[in-house]
Amino acid sequence: MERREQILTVAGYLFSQRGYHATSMRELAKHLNLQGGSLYAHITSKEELLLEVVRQAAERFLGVLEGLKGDPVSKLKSLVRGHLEVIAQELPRATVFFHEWKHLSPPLLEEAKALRRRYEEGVQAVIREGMEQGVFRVENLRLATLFVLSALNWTYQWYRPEGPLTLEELSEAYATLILRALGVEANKEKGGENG
Amino acid sequence: MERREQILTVAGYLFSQRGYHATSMRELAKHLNLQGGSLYAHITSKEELLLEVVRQAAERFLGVLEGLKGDPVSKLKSLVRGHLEVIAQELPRATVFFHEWKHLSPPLLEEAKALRRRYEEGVQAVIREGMEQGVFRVENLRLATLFVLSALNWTYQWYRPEGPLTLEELSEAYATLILRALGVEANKEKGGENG
DNA sequence: CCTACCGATCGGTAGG
DNA sequence: CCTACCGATCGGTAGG
Repeated sequence: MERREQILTVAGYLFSQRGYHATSMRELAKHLNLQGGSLYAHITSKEELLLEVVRQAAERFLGVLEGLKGDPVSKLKSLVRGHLEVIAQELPRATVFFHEWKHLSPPLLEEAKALRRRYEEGVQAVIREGMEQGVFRVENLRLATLFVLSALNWTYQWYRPEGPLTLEELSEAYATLILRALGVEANKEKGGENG
Repeated sequence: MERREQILTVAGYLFSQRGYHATSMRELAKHLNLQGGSLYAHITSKEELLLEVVRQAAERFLGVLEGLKGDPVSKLKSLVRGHLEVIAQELPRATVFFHEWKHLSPPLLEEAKALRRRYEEGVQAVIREGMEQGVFRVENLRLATLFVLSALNWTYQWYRPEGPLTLEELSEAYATLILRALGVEANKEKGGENG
């Protein structure tokens, strides 16, 4: 069981780096000091590995949704922070979650899609609540959601926790940008001087 | 020369749909009613095909930067519109430009990276100009640029020109959201009633 | 542009 | 977890 976890971690890493199809099972085995065929004592197929990595990432992202509390502004701030935290802590899995899931074939593909949809709906629920309470000033809920998801989802492409930007700085700045886009003035909360 | 163009179009389509490594040359050939080996009368390698598709997409995106005129707000609106227009008109190539370029190996990879960097710098230049003129109220130029690029770059994942949203509607709404994020009030220009 | 082929590598299995 | 192997398929080439 522990060995399987190792395999999943390395698989997530390789899939995120080279892509699912460009990663061979022998390559994966080599990273684990195994022979190619030996992997199949622990797993049943390459595709199962991919789905499992997607599941692990989804669990983290969906966990973010569960931790949201308070008013819509607080929820959105926590959402931004949580999303970026998952990316910082689980970059390979997050990358697979956003990119490589497409290479699953129909039966498994549906599960991956459903997991992604659940996350997107969670984000949409936060924005809807803000709209209904008149806190967010947006005309089109679906479009606003896609905008926020776009801003968040692309971050795994460029954010590196070891880079110049700390997680705190990035979360703060990103939340401000997103809240402004949603029509919330920055200094309604704790203040902040800009302009 | 015309045949080569056909090959590039179909290759872009297949690479965007299944991914570079999951697309075989025989599959590509079949879509063109050719035998696998016959492709090599027109091209030299699979990787060259990928780079060429990336180049074609880059040409379109860089073309958007050249058409920008007027004040920073106008430039940003044109940029958003242009970016989304390329996606609407060239979805397969745009997808390859954003996704599949990573599978190029070092010598060609550098060219792809340079093309992407040029586009990102063009976007950054617009935001810098707006900052310097005091039109955009943002604290961190690089971060604001990454935010805008994130919002734009992810759109190819979900926007479909045949969907419920016209290009005009999407461009308008997206420009408003982005400008607000950058601290520009929506009704400084032609007006617009929300809230 | 086709036929026929190359060596290499693929995911996965049998049997231990 | 290893050795040895399976059939299938890969990108690419020779020769016409």
